[in-house]
Amino acid sequence: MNKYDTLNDKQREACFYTDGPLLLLAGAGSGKTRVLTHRVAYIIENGLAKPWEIMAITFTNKASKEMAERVDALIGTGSNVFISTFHSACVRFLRKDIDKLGFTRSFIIYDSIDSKKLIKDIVKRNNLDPKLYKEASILSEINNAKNKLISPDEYYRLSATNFQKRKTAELYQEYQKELKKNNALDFGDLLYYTVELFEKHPEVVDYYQTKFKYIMIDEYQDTNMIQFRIVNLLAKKHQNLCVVGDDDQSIYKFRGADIRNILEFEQHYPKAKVIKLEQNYRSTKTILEAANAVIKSNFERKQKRLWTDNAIGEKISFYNLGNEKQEADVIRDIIIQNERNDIFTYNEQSILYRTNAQSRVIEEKLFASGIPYKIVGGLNFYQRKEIKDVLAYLRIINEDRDDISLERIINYPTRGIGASTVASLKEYARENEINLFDAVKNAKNIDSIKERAKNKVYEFYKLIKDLREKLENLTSLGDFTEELIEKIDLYKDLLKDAQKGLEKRDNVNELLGKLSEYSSNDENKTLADFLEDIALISDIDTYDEKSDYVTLMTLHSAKGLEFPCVYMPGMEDGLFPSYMSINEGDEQIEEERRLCYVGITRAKKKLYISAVQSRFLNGNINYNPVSRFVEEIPKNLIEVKYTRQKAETFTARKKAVANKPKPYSFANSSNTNKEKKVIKKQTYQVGDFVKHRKFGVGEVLEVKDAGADCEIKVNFSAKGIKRLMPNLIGLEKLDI
DNA sequence: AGACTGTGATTTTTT
DNA sequence: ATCACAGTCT
Repeated sequence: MNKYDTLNDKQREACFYTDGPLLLLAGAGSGKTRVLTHRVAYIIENGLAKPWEIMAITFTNKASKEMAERVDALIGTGSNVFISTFHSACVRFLRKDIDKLGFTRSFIIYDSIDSKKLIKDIVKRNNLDPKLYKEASILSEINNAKNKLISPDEYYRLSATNFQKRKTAELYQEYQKELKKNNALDFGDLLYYTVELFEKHPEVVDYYQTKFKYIMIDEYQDTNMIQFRIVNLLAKKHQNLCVVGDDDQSIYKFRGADIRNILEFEQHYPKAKVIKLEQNYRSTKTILEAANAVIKSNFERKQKRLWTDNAIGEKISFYNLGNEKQEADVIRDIIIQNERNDIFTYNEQSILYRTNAQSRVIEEKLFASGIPYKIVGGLNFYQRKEIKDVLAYLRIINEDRDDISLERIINYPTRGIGASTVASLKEYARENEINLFDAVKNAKNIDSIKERAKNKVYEFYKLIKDLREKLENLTSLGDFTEELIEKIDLYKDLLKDAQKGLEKRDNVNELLGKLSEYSSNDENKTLADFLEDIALISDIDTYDEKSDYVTLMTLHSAKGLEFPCVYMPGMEDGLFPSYMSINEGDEQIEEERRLCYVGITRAKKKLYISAVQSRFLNGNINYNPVSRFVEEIPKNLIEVKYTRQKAETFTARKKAVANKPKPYSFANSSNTNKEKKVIKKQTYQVGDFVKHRKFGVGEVLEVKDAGADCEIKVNFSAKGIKRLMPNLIGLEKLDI
């Protein structure tokens, strides 16, 4: 028995087909990662290629890491297979040869926040109306252009007819010029310049074409045009290109993903072998059937039908509730029930929603009940202001051409370098075509800056210089940054914010921890390495399935993951599918439907879906019908657990909401209810002491009697003031 | 410089 | 509802 025997026939066929292009249509949960890793192992073991002659592209850094681990596990040692995301791969190509394009190999990477700042600056500088030229839309326009390999000059040529387009073209030109001056690349540039490098320098692309005998691309349905181009260039010589994907899971069109890449693969590679993996190993029959039923309504797709040998499993539970708070209550209660009754641990349960905004209410409820949870997404850790500020210092210390970072910190925390001084510095830099840091260095020569300010600028310059020297003598990045933070007295500034100050400080501390860990893991890693590593990190990369918490994330982030138990709240037309897509026609709706398909197929054993009658969103109340996607699931697969009173008229509904929908209650459902009742007898008074399993001991400050769910406010000595629902969390009352 | 206030924009998903 | 930003006041 060898490792390949554990694969099914189709999987094995894909694994052993190593001669020429291969399109692997792998449905959700069909074991595509298994196939990919085994295929790599097979190629190596049979001497078809050395590990470093194989390139595998995954969608996230996390997937890369996982794949590398699994390959290593299969063939023994550290295998040196080139596994990375598109963006990281491009960074590696460019670090080696970007000097051929006029950049320095130590280029830095701008994230979208940096990019937007730069664009905003350029718009302002050109006296354009910021309302007409919003940085976000300009950036997305530029990114779209880059994804289509349209250069600034070409964009300019194409823009002749339209004044605003022409201005945008000029902004694009200036933006690229500015990036170059900063020795910086944005996300789009990483791909764009890679193509440019490959096309202008045949010897470079030839090197990689020869080197990579086998290329595998995961999540191929979400590649865009420029990625397609890179893949083609790399695979040209050996043609051993294996792409894996599922057209039904293409959900990144808004980012330029082109579903035609997978639908038309056979046209691009006429000799391509096509293998379909249709056996699902992940979900119950019920869940899979529901997913199939939903996706069936899409027209533009490859014909296939997933099946499974797994058990029928439980029905999908559907809750139709009054409002989003009740929805969050229900989800919280089920999570607790599942955990207490040893059905699912916390980390086996995940809440997947359409929009990040939905996480808020649910988070509040989970928090109040002391359920451990983690939210993936929203804003990335490294994009938080306080983190970006510290990073800006590190970036300037690392590379002083980084104007955007310099502007971030030149007067933060405030040090008497006011707006007019900064303006003078910037103007001087522009006139002399130098970087802002050089202007800082030469501040004494700038007449428009007052003497007092000049001194301040000099002090700042010296601060950076001192820190840079210090860095050379210090081994640990963590220690260094700690000293940096002390020197600029950052915490003092953070703690000025009464509400979020502590949280911000904690975040900065977390960053310090990451830095220490980073340099202690590998002493040779430099600050530059760290900055590069974090530049391409996404939130999902830090998701850790080992710790025991409930995970909350968007459906997009959930791609590639699986959970025994999945909750999909907010199944309402207008939210999911979003009203944006409803108005924009079938193509958009089909994309939303695929997203729904992705969500359903994340679940292994149990799926809970819910919709609400009225949802408070973006400042007003929305009344939406139950999502069409729910209607597409055959009724026999769904168990309606709770439903509102029969359908009301619109005005009646409005009235009902005005009178506040009564809180939900499951009169006869669960055994937690019994438990609840027992606990409910416990009453609390101001001044009582209580013990919480996570927060420790605290004093009750306030008791709010909200009917069945009494809510108390507790001051925990260790964790500060929290609001809790004592009936749900098994709070222990202490006799003191 | 920093705190405070009002206004207007945002509101789908993100490597 | 929430946030960012500009303008105003101390």
